Amino acid sequence: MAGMDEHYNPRNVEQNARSFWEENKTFCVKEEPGKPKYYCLSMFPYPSGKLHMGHVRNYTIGDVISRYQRMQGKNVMQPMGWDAFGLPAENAAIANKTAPAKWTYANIDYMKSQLKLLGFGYDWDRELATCKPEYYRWEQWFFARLYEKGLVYKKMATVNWDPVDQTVLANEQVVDGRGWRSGALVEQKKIPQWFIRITDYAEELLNDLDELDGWPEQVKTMQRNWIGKSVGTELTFPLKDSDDGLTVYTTRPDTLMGVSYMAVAAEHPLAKAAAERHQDVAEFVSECRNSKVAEAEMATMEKKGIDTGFKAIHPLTHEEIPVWIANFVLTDYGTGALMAVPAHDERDHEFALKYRLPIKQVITPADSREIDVQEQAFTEKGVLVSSGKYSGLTSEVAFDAIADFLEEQGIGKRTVNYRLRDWGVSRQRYWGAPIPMMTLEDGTEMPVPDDQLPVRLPEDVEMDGVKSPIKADPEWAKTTFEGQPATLETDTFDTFMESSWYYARFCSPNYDKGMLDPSAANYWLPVDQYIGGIEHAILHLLYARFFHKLLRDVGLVTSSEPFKRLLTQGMVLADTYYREDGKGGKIWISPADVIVERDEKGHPVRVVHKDDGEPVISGGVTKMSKSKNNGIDPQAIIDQYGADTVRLFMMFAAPPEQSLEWSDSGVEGAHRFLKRLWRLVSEHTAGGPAPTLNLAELNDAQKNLRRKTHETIAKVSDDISRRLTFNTAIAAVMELLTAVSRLGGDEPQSRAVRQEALTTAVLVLSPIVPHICHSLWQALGHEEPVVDAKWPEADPEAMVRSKIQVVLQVNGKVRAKVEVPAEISKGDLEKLALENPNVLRFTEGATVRKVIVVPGKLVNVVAN
RNA sequence: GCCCGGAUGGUGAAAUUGGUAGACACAAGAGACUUAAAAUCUCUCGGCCCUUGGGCCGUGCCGGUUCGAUUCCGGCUCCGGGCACCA
Repeated sequence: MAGMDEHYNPRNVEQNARSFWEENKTFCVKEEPGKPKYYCLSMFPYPSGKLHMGHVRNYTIGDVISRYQRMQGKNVMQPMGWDAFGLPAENAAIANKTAPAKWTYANIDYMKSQLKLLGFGYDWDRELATCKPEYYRWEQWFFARLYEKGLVYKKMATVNWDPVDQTVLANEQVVDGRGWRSGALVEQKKIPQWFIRITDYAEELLNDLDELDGWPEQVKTMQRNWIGKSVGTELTFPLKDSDDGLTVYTTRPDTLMGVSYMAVAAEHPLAKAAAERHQDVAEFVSECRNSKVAEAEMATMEKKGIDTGFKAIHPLTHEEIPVWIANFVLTDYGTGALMAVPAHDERDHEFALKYRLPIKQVITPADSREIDVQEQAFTEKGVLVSSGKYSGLTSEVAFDAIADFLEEQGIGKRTVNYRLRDWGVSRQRYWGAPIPMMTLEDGTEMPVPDDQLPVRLPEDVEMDGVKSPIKADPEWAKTTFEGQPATLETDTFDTFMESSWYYARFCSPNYDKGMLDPSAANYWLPVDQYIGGIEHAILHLLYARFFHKLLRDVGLVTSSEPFKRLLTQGMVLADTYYREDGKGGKIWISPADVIVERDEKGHPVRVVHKDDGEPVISGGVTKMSKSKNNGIDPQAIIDQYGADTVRLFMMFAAPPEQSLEWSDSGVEGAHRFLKRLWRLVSEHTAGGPAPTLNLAELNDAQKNLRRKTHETIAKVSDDISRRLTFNTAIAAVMELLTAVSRLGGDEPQSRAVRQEALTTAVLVLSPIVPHICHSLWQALGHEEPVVDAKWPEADPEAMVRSKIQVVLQVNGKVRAKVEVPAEISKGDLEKLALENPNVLRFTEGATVRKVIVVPGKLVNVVAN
């Protein structure tokens, strides 16, 4: 190369690398049977306007993994697209007097340019946006298949209703119980909506978690809890003076003898029957209906109830048991009714105390603890008492004995319940994929036939913020079926629908003969590494797992799980600063606008505003957000330091799963490191091509650098591939560079080992800071681009040490450190330790009881 | 309330299988270069005590196991996240 610039100029360097990748279509891939594939996917962004630091972190992690795998010789696919439907576009459209589509496409253009500036190795030929009909038409097609399979149904479900605007509100449009535009008190209203039977897959979704070894335990636990499987018994209590019975679900049939009342939900048929008979019951029932507001309120709500007057008959004792209506009983869990055992359930206990219902102990602790169930419910399992022939059995044994008895009597059966609800996919919004259903004149509902898909969403619309344009325009819904008029559904899909299968569409993004090209899908899937925020641990990841199983059952894919390995990256945090506005409020000040003053020990003493020098208050470190005004715009940092500096800082400041604190001086530190790397290579290459390495000629200092080089390869390889701790990988390269600058001299072999060290540093850093490495690699005399270079392998020979350091301890405390030959025997090592003067100092006058020798590490002399 | 994480110097962190606590960086201090500044380079940097060298203490708190514990076990405190009347 014809001499490199003396100074690191990120702007030129990055422009140069970007053009090279673009011109050579470096990251465009196709299926290559026989070559190992690697599908690396980062969660695609919502095109909100511009990238934030969370995106930058997410995509840098993905890019580092992708580029590393590419250097391992894999056929790496790393796609990118846009989760383009959603409410913010509607809000922005109203605010800016534009159309959601126009706003969305403009954002996509800008954010795409930002992603390109950051140098991510995406196959842009695979780019997709979920708001395009070429995408959502297949979602509509798929919905029709699910409908045919009986996995789709319609039922009444509650929505937030703004009585002034006469519109449905999304949860985020409800502010303090009022509509965001009208300010009217929001009502709950029931309207018909479409559901997908995810509960049919609850068991498989739960069981398959066990096979996801590459997923964080935390995420799997969250999904298990969300699915919420419980095993119990459904049993029917006969009702006095009636042929009907009251069916309840319990997970504790062992407490059957402790039942002292029954409780039903306000919407239970029995509650309705009682309401017809008694005025006060009717009032209570309607009160319950109205009080069903915000969920947060539900949690703290006082337990209330009323006696229906009905009596149930206990199946074992035949005693009469009162039936109550209680506001804590959920209509749609179990049977909407429960048997209350106040001695052994906390809610039942609280309710029993309030209404003076009997509390009857039937379980006693297996150990000798003293308990008083009148004071507090005992909810653990134990041994049965006061339970007739079941007394003395453990809860576990009694569970089966009682369940068997109920089954024999024909009044009960073992039942599994899930907390998971079916997935309501209807949204009464405009900016989403139209639900492909239609109603014929005779009232028949059916999916829109495949040859009439896609059901297109008009893009050129005006938003008034009240009514969805496709609901406002009576013409839009008009269609025909076999010559007859028909009406289209005007609700749109939940946007989780689009994000549930985009990973699969990336395998054949432009395929127009089907939802997926099976050969491409089955080549690339499952995704080898998925990277995204923990906030998607439950919904998105559960829906995507569900969709993958649906895709499998429709015959489009052969695997059962979409994501082999999952990495959930931590949040990006920053300092917050504020001033009080004198009215009890806070004015948040951007961290970019303050100066931190420190004392001579480096402790921060005072923070002042850049403009007026007056003090501001430190508000702690929190997630970057608009409300705290502590967001740092990635663009500003890229402009100032270049993309490589941002990428390096992001990867160095913390391991990926941990939260990362933004630090301006940390960014400068990262930039300094790159400048140092540039200078070292520049100084080295100024001396012309390096001579060939001749191992036989190396002196100790040269051998040491060479050892450091190979130790670094081993460490970095393990850190990037197995541990995903990029911070320690970078630290190891920093050490290597320090070693390079310590080895002075222009002797041929010094230059040769330095060449090897710098070559290694550039190679292993190239996934993290690809632009600068692209230039440095050429400067070091290589023809092929570093992006296509092979990942280096550590030479075990180079790592052999002739001398090692061993720690000498007395009673576990370090007393000396000695250099010994690497091949020293255990016996010699022990002898050496016992003769060491400082060891002798501490063993003098004591008897040596034991000597523990850990070869290559330490000797511990136990003496007293 | 339940479930899951976490707590290590002034700061971000490291210590991978129970074996040298604090790698690497940031901040700070001292020095070199410079007319000066910036940049760069070198050194110091957990606390305390005697000062060639070494000693004592130290990984949120209390206890345990072990020759040896940041790491394992029991109990507690605080912080973060998730779920929340699920029978």
